[in-house]
Amino acid sequence: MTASCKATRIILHVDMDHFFSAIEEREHPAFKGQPVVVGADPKEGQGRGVVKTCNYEARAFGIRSGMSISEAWRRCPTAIYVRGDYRLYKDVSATIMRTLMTFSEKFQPWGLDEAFLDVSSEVRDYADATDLAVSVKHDLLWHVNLTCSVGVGPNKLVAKIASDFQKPDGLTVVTDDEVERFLAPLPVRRMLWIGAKTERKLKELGIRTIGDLASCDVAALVERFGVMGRRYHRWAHGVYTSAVGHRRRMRRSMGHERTFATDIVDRDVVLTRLDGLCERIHQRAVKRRMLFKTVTVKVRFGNFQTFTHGKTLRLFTNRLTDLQTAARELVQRGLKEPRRIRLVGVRVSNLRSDQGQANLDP
DNA sequence: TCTGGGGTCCTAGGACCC
DNA sequence: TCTGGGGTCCTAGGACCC
Repeated sequence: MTASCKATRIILHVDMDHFFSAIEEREHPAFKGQPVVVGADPKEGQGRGVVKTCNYEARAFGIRSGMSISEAWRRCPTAIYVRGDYRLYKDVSATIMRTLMTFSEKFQPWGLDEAFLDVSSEVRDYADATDLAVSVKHDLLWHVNLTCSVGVGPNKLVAKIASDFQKPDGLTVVTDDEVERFLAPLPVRRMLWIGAKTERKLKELGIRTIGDLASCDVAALVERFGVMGRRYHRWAHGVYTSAVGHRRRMRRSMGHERTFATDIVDRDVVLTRLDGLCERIHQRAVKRRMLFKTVTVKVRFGNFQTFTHGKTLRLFTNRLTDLQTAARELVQRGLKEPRRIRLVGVRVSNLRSDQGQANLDP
């Protein structure tokens, strides 16, 4: 037991297994063993939405989350398709988070079904941390009757990648000494913040694995990716300093968007939908006692071309008419000539708590 | 086979002020 | 009258997360 040993952190990342479909299986025992897909209505292969989650039986048919629901239907028309009960999912999530909080004060939710725990103060070493991870899995099974996969590592990045390493119902521990060896063979896509686009750009540079990224010249990465290049390089070596924190950061924006069941040409239909989206945002703003100053609309055309237009108002406001007037004005810019419209959305940002001083700010 | 909806952060150019 | 540079805000778009 040395001083340097005490200085290192030990982080857990907990990731519920195929969360939505697992809850559906739990609620409907008859679903067990059958492919279950949570997402949009497949409409016999004509549906427009996507798969949100599916269980492992559905994955055996090649179905993945994010896939279009009609593609999923084509791969497995006999699967059980459900729209999902998000109120229930949120309730289950709350129970999960309450359970996890009992293991450490340093706790950070990451979406509905994932969380980080900094257990450095709760355990002496990785062996202890492994025992604790087993207790976490046990407690979650007891409280919500669902399985999860846990990653244990010296920081959030490594813990997150580790939790993804063995699924479902997995437990992967990566100690400080093992970090670089663990990361090196993994494809860059496994890295947090490296998505499909960045993966493609890295491939053009001959970089496929995290090990390739780690051994790459930093200057070359900076030239290609700017400040992010330096970060990618550090992360590839397993260096990630972001702390586990549940600092309740002020919300930055609030919005709604809707894809039409079929593409729309009639602008009145679009404007009516826009008004409805504004009403929902307005209700949320009033309920949360928030004022906003910037309004942004989004329009996606039938060919998926998308534009956004925004404007910052003169005053902070939470009045519905201000929102609807601004949104209508902004959206008209994109509707000069008739085109097929797939989606319309509104978002407010530049938020401030109202604290009894509405419409005062210059 | 087309591609949801809720968000956050970053970049880059232009306007404007000192 | 011309010129530079730093800082901040606004806008549009892109990439990423679950």
